Amino acid sequence: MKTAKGKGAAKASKEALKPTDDRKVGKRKAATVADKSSKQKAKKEKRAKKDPNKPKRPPSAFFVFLEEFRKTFKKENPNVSSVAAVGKAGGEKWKSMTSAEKAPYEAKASKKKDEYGKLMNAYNKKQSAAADGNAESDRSKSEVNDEDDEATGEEGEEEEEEEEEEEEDDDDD
DNA sequence: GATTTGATTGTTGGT
DNA sequence: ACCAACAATCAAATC
Repeated sequence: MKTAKGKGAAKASKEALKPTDDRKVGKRKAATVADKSSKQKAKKEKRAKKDPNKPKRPPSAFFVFLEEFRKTFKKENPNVSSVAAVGKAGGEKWKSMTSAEKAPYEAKASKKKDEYGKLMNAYNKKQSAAADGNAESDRSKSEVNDEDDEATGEEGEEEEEEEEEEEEDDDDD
């Protein structure tokens, strides 16, 4: 099952979403993707630069399951070390599993998502604080610290020096 | 880079 | 200006 690679055609039918009447918001196709349909979306904005402390996306339920599945698969197939093989086998089994079996994985993924939200919260604060009150270092620090509640009890002290430069790195083709 | 699926983010169009 | 919906990118593991 290829699911159309997910790149060119995404998940395909996403129907079931019924707006009020017939919103048909549109066939806006893609964001002027026409150019680099293969990679990236458009030459518009490149979503963020290199963020030093940007929290990575939490693993989805499937990934959580995969993590465990990898061990199992490798155990039964020590000869196969290809990630592709595990991916296929994992995906196949994943679909074979029922919601009940996926439940624990989803639950874990949900928790990861929760932590991710907290991390993003702190991350956003830093971004705002760094961009806004950068002039006064001590002052901005205090503000950030103040706003930083015991969300996750993070003890990481990240110093944000002046870091405001918009670099537009365009991938070379 | 190959592969898996899910999720989050980003962009755009419409109201 | 905000919401809704779609489209694309990204998350890891190993050779």
